[in-house]
Amino acid sequence: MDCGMRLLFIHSDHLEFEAREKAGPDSLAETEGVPMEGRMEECVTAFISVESDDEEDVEGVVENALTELRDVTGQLNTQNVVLYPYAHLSEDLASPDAAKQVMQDLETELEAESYEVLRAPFGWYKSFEVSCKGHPLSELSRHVAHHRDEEKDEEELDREPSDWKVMHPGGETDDAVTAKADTSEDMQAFIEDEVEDVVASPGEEPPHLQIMKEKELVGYDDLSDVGNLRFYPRGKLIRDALMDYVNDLVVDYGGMPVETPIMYDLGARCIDEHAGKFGERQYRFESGDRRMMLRFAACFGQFSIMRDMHISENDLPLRIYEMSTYSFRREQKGEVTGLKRLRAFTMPDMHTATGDMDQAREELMKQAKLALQTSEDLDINYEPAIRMTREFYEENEAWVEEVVDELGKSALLEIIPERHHYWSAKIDFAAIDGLGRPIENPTVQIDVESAERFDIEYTDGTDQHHPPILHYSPSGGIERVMAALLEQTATMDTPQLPTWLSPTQVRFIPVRPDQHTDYCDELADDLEAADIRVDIDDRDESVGKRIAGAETDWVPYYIIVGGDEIEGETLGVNVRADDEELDMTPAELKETVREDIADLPQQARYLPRYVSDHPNFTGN
RNA sequence: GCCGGUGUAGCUCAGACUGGCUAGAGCGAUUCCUUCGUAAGGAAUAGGUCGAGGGUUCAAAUCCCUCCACCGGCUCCA
Repeated sequence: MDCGMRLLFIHSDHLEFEAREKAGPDSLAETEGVPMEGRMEECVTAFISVESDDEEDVEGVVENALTELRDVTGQLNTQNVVLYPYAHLSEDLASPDAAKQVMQDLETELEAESYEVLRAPFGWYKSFEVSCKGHPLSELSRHVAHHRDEEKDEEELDREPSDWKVMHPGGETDDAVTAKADTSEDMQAFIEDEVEDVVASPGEEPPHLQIMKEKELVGYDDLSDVGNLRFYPRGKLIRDALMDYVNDLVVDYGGMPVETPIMYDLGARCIDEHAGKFGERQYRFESGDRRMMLRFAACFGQFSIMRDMHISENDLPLRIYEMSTYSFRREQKGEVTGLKRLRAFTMPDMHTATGDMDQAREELMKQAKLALQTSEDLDINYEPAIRMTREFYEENEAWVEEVVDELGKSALLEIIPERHHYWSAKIDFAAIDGLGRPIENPTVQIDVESAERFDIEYTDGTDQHHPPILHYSPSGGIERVMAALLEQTATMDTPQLPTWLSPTQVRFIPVRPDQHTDYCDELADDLEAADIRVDIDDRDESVGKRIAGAETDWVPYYIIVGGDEIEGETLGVNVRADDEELDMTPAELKETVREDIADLPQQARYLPRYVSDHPNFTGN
């Protein structure tokens, strides 16, 4: 959000004002210590509004405003300043008392620095005349946040750097940079990015951006906000298949699906406090006279369910799950890219209430292993990072070793000197994109604060307890999974998606559409009965051109069908994955495709059976 | 959010520095011809508020200002 004191500077030949009548109750208007009229020559006039959030730190905002004033007067080479309260600059005014205080403090401070100051009274309708010099710097506006810069620096300095290690299965542990050479290529890239602050392939655009456009998967929409995407049928199919996959996985594990609201009332203390931890990265809006926010994950709704439940010890671990379409994070504009970083995205989100830290650790381990299962099913390599406070690490070192053993691969350890988030330990998994940069996907964390904040309790029959709660996303955001999948294709000799995610799984190309399409239809009917997505390229184009089309559409299996096939027993099946043509009977083809899909979810086709009926969504 | 780059036909791009004929090309689309056996057959036609708004000028896609979007870097990623 765009908050904080607003300043409009006018470099003036002169400024003159006169108070006319009080702009509110008597108590509001300033009458002492300020002139009711005044004039100053050759000055900088500062029109000022103090914003409501400045009240949190009046001294801070005064200090920062002074910095701006020194800067501006320095540039304009003048020591004459008019301080002019100007409420109309504001979006959300501070209380009059706070505003008056700020104005008075500014005057005092400036005078102490031997400025000539003229201050106009607060709380009056005033007539004024200003003569702007009109040179390029004569009109300047500034926003001032209430956090003091030094304070911010101090806070950051206070945060001692993390300690980075790599732990191998078996428990061997080294400093991360030292261990780098002995790790996989992806882990090396991960360490360089996380620990050494190296930007991989600087200046390059991640390959998935082009692919998502070229393949008519996903696009931008000018009519929405930045980072809110639209999905064309092919992209929508991939997205839906991934969501089904994750839903099945989590429900099978024991997550109980729910659906909760996407907006929450900031008037509720628990919401306001929790939301406050995310600073300005929220969509906020007013609905009637309530201040609302859009959720950034499913935490609020699920915590709210848990709060209202009567949870018995026997219900634990209690796992509540939701595919949060959508979650919203108002990321800074410059941070939003493609499918990797969005303002509206879909996150599978499960919260698990556990009985105690022992059970929390046990669950964390299981859920982390389940996340690695997605790595296998989706064919995306993930590198794990275990992040925890020093305290947690020292108390649980043996357990951390056990986790790394269970995961069966080396993990990056981040040891954080002090807890400054709601979690004390978390594991996340990063895919490495085509440029060598991490995409953080699955994550599971132990939350040690929220149960108390949201008043979540379970009973052991006699006593009430606050459960440690795990936050879990088994796959990470669906869009990020798509990003990782597409990035992966960019490194392949024959770029392709897994069969179960291919919008078209089998394509028939009739040599002469007018003569051979009927037979293709028969073949297609048969495959469709086995839930395979088939289409027929019946366009009146050369065979060569339609083959090219099947290749650029990344169709895993395509078959030219002419007289030979109609008369013969077998089909010449082009298998893109192996880059070869195999003779198969229709039954063998069906079996081969079904084997690829195995028990992964399968949607029906989203585009018409005949390629001649496929509309162009983006013009490619 | 800050700094830099980019924005021209549905898509990919030329033209911009140095203002000046009717803003071009390839792909795609439409129509016609071709009836084709493993990566793009031929021809014709249509298609443009040159990102939006303002300004300078006799004249602006081209120069200036503001805004928007995309890309990169910073920051950020609970």
